[in-house]
Amino acid sequence: MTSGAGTLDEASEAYPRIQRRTLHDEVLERMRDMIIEGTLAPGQRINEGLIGAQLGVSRTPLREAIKTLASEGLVEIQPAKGAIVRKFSSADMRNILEVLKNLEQLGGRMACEIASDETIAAIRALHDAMMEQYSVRNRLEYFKLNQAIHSAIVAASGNDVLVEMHGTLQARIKRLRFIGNEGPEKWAGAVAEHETMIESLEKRDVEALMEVIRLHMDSTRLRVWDVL
Amino acid sequence: MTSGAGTLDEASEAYPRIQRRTLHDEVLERMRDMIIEGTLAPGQRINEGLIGAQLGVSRTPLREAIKTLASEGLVEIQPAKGAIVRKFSSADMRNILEVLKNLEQLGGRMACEIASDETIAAIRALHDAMMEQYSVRNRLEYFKLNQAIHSAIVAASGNDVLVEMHGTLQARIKRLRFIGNEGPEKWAGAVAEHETMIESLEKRDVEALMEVIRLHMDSTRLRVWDVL
DNA sequence: TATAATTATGCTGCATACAGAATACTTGCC
DNA sequence: GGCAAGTATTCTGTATGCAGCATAATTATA
Repeated sequence: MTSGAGTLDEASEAYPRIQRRTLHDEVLERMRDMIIEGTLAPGQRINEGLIGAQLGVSRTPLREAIKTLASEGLVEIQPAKGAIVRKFSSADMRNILEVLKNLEQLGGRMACEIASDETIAAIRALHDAMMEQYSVRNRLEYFKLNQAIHSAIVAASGNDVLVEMHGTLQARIKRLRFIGNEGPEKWAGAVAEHETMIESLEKRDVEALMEVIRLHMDSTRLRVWDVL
Repeated sequence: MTSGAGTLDEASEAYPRIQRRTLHDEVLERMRDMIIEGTLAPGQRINEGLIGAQLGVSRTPLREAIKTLASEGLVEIQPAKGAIVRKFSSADMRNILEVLKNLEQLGGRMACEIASDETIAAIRALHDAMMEQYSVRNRLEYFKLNQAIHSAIVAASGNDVLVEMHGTLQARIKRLRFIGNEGPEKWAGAVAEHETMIESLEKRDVEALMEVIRLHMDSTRLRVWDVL
């Protein structure tokens, strides 16, 4: 190692390398959004030529993105027929939520142990912002913050792999969750659970946190039930 | 639904639709194996032209497979530079095993509750076969059965999503685990833990099973430690 | 001889071309 | 009019071509 290396490391910390974005990445992100927003509805076939033209991209990077989406479980590929946006059965939903519950519990447990006060305060800030959006009934922003909180708790575990797995599963049910929270009474219930979650985390009360995560996930299943 | 539908369903159950295998699938499988076997070593750059020629395939399906591998976390893509086989740090290892432990515990817990006696007997059979390979020191076959047992326990939970997540993570550390079990004393330790696992499952003793899975995963970390 | 600048090569990212399968359409027949 | 067979069209799967970036090789310079 020469003396130059140190300087380079310092620089790379201050100015993180900007990573080139390929069309693959761009398309991938766009299509994820389209699925979550419902522009691409569950069960719908994905016409490569059409979507490609729509996004102004050739079929090559688009197909690569589709393969990634398939790996993430958001679309299903039927050879020689094409890809369709994946439809989740109630059994799928139950399975996803069961695993998600466990992952969040693991994340929560670790967060209680190792998260700094600042980290927890940041999560509280997200929660407050969410409540703000709730009070003005801005459902979209509320929803985004809601998701962000769940992610933040898991992230506070410091376990990247956990974050990744959680993110994958969360993406699968994102849309259903969004539709599911439609009724006001359902919405209120979710808000109350969230309040308890934050409090437990602040107190670093693992038992209480485990319980409320369990409750939150189980009631999510009920909230989403009639959507599928 | 017409009367014909019933016949079709029956037929499709008896003779499951053969699914066309695309080059993408084929290449994907091959490359996974190559990574696990070490033909593609961690950190090694993947030359598309080279591998393509080697497999007798054009770059298109190969690139698609690489994108999938990246999504599975087995390779890393650096835009305009290419893909490299992912290198796992000891922190990565710890994170993966932590999540894997939790997933297997969840699977084990559910298996104790809902698995049929036949299912458990089948797992016992796998275990016996594994012990057979152990006694003749056939490390490769032993290893495959070992992995199969872990997968089977998780599969006995009946939760597809859990199986999928478990499989993804298991794939990431497959190679390290294989190398890690090299010393005879390490090997023996793992075998003993497995024996306890099966017994706990047969007794449907959840607590004992949770404990041995915890032990098994933690000691796996130690066994693998010096490999990286 | 070591280093910097410059050229040359190789490889990736993307677009396009083509073959074959799947689907939609049309025509003929009952 | 409804169904079957045959034809046409669309779309996927794969290969290939080309531009641009990254790296290796080469030359120039101190």
